[in-house]
Amino acid sequence: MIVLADCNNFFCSCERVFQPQLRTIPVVVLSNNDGCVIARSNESKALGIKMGQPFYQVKDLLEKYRVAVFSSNYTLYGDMSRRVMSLLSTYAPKIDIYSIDEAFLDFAGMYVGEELCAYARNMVKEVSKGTGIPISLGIASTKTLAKAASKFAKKYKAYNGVCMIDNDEKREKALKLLDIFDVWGIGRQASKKLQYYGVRTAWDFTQKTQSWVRNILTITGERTWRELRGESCIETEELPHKKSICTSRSFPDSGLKELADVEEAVANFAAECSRKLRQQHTVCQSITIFAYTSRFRTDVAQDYIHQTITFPVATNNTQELVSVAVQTLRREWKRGEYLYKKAGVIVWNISPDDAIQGSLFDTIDRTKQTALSRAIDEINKKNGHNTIRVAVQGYNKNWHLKSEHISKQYTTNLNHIIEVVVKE
DNA sequence: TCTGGGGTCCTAGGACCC
DNA sequence: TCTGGGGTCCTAGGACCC
Repeated sequence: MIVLADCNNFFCSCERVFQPQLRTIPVVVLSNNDGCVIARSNESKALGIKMGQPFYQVKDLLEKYRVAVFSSNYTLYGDMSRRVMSLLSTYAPKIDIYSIDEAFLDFAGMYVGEELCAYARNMVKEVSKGTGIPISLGIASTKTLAKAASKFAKKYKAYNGVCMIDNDEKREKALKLLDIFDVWGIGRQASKKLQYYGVRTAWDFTQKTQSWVRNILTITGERTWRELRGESCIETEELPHKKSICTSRSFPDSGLKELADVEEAVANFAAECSRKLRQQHTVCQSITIFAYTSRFRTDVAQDYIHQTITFPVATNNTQELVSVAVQTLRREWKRGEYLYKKAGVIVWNISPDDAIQGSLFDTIDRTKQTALSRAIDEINKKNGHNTIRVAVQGYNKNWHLKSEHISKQYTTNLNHIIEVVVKE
């Protein structure tokens, strides 16, 4: 059996751990720049606040119902995620961390039936006790069914956080209650197509023939169809390393106009990408630099910069990546009055750093560079992010994010640790 | 005025080969 | 007038996920 462990309203729950008075109050967490709502507590969901809704559209509503609003605090969420995952991993021989708040656990050959359920309910209890984060568990023979089960575990209180689909009768019942749009792997486009053919629930979908599904939704849809019928065919084997790494941000307010500001941002994105490459012991062969204006603004001129550069020798060197990124941006920069709202850097064609294909015409001493990078990483690890940086990364930060409602770094910063005052 | 960030996988179509 | 058949590789863009 496969178990999907899913943290309930994860970002909101993280905030609540350190401010328990919020447990009875609706909470939302905003995206970077305080742009959109990206996490909602159950109370906030009940108020009709939608996932991804722009903050300014619901500001009045949030004030009216005294909703607690937070800017996203990824340092906190990342650390809380590590805690939950490390606890979960003690319960199963194999864990696949699927996202910041979800993991698949393989329970093959462990318990079955009621015994498995009891074991799972204990996990829910222990994770809550150990981290303060409420989780739900979906148990079934395939990942897609486990995802479905976890939805029910969350939806109905009586399950106590654990829902198991372990026979055909339960499967039929569950799938008949599951809207096709809520199936993992079926998005907006696919469900629109399926609805057109009268498929409303996951069960309807499973009653279609394999060739029909293949024809309408291609191989990915067919895989989902097989999974829903109980045939396991989605592997989320933990990848040895990422295939692409992207660092990008939206700029606050109406955006950036000056090359110097965008340049500083892009330099920082490139530096961050190179750091992530080194962290997973890889190098990249290609880098893409992009910058564009706001697609929502019909009143201003639009521009779209998008340029890819291929390196003769794969690299993860900060100086090299930053230099290429900045030069590319300068080359593509148009002397217009464009307001750039978002920019980013993507590195791809990634391979392990211990098997780099050299070049006859290489002019860089790679051994020296690697040693330098290692030294810089060590210093920055000890003294804080970007203590040593490439000059063009700058200090102006005109591109910096808006985060007016951010909470403290309770678990990762000594100055932010909660003080407990005991009163007589 | 204000609208997130970071990924993976698949497909169609072009370029190229013999 | 009439212009093959079979293959690989790469890339951009779309769909999907959280």
